[in-house]
Amino acid sequence: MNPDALRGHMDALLLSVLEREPLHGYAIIEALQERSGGALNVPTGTVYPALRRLERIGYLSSEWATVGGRKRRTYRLTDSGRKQLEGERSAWRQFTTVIGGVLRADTTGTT
Amino acid sequence: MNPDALRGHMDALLLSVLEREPLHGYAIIEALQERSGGALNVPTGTVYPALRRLERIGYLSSEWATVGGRKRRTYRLTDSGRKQLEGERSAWRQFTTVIGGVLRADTTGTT
DNA sequence: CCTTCATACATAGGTTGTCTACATATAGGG
DNA sequence: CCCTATATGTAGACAACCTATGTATGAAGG
Repeated sequence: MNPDALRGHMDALLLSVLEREPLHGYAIIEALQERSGGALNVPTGTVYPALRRLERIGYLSSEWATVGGRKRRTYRLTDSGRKQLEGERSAWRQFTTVIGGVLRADTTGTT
Repeated sequence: MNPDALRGHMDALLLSVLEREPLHGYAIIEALQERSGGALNVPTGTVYPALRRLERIGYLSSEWATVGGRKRRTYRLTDSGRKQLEGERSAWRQFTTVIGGVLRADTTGTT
């Protein structure tokens, strides 16, 4: 998966995996792998800064927890983030429609 | 349309509009607008450098023409570019499948 | 004539998100 | 003791897209 292709869609992915339940960064990376059938291997250097950014914007909130001697920062969707996720989904649909339409370009039979 | 979303898909768009016939930069911009129903307004500062990049890579070739006193640089797909377009299309399908799958995440009824 | 708009190309510099590489730390198995 | 899995994080590189600006021609209108 070309890294550049992810540009601008990372937020939607992160918000989406957090929709059902709060998760910590490492678990988010695993969730993305699983849900994508292994296609999405997002490095920590991408995920952690992105999560912080989303929290700063107000789409996520976080709190520390210690599980089995290891510290985790667990992120959860805020109301604002849940609303944003809706927006991301509709933006995604529009995006795929527009780009897909240009790429298909079946305009063979113009006349 | 969020600019970042286009990242990594610009090449596919450009190659795609050049599939049927050679076009010059200005006409390419107009073609993208038309084919996207006005959704895609790609600035010249994006298109011209991108076309040069694609030519440098070998996906496009260009030649100058003068039409009505105005100079045009007309780009056409090379064989390599045509092959690349196929690759871009299949990459696009894979991309939408993967991201779309994660975004949907209808995994409401587990178990 | 002169202004304005559409056509047509081009680049310098800024922005920003993703990646690579590295650093740190604990738990558990061999 | 070492290695792996778990877990978080940052610094700096990179690349693509955008903004802003510059040039030049032709046609239309006043």
